[in-house]
Amino acid sequence: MKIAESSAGRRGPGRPRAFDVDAALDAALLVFRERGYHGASLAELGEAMKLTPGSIYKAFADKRAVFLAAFDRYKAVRDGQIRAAIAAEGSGFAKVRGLLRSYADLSHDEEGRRGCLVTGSAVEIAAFDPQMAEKVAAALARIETLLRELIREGVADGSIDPTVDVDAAAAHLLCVLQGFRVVGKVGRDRSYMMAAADQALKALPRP
Amino acid sequence: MKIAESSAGRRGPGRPRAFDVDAALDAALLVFRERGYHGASLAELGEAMKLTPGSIYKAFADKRAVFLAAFDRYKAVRDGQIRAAIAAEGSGFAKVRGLLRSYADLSHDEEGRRGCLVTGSAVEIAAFDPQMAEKVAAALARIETLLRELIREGVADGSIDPTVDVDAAAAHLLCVLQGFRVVGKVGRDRSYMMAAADQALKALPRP
DNA sequence: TTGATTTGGAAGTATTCATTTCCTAATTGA
DNA sequence: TCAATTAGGAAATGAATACTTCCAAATCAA
Repeated sequence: MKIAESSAGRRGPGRPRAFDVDAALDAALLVFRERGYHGASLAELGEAMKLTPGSIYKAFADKRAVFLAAFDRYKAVRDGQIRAAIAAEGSGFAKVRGLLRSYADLSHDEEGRRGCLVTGSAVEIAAFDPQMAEKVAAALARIETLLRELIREGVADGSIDPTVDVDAAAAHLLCVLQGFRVVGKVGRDRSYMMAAADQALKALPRP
Repeated sequence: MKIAESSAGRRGPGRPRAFDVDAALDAALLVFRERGYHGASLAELGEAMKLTPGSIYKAFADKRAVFLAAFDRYKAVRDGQIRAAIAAEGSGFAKVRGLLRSYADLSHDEEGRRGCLVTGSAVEIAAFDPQMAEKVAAALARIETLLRELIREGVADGSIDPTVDVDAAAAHLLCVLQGFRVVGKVGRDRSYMMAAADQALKALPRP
């Protein structure tokens, strides 16, 4: 029924919530990322969130609502990380490179094994939950749009050759990013992922 | 306990098995690919395999054993498909291209939405099932090794520039293939996947 | 035939899981 | 201070799930 607004203090009567919703969602996120939606039991979620099942159901309608909130939270956090990864870069090409390398850096060793909630959702639940499928599609489309923008920026600033097929290049790089998350789940080290990232960049024509 | 040898007629007393194990595994495969390991219930599996739970447990130790057998079957079938995809091609480069395009062709529309058992297993269960993790790692390593061989073949026959970093190129292309399977789960059409495949090939230096 | 063995499958079991109930505690508004 | 309201959490619940049992049917070896 209710959705637990993120961190905003709400007015009204009643005992105030004693836990931070975003912190709880961060804990739930780890469980969902590692075990998947079906693999994460409410008991495990409760243990990670330091909440009893009863309390979870006070804040969320059901397990699916916890997942959806965690998904939104994940997207918000990742958005900030992605922005930060490309903010310091100068040219369009450098921004694409920064984005690829930041994904590569997330996809190795321990953090890589934790996996990505977008990738996991695409594989595990998009097929039989239309609402989740739309959310996943939107998340992927967002990354792809960003890639297209950065490539166009590179064409404009002369760091990428104008003969580039922008749509095809963005599609390719989106697949590379998602592939990182899959391969990283099984265990690759940093140098492997970085080499793959730099190799992927070679598909972009330089002037 | 027992593992149900694939299709080979076994000797010995007792009522003979009335169903084809491989056909049953093919049916189970579809369920596992679409819904994942945890998302597939034994009831659904039984319905797809046209077997009662009791009969399934005569042939397989438990649900996990069904999954492992389905995984092996999937790998065997895919191996043949992959061989076929590159057999007709002449040069090393053409074989790499054929492999990429065959994956692209599996990853769009209806078949794309069915997903890949290797990709799904990597994301969903490799993290908490060491034996499955090893199987998935082996499956990925097999593809990566094939990619390396085809790239070296391309260098030898002059279809790929010898300056190529074979390991990095194989790593990149492995990520692209896995990315196809993720992106294809959410729904892409054939032309999208083919454009991404051809774009990925541009990372390989041509003489 | 007969006994041993195995399959097929209907019906059952034990367990796990998501979800609810119910009581206490903490807060707001009057 | 006192209703009204909401949160926290222990315990209960109902459903779903993986797995078993049991018996009839089919085969092999003698």
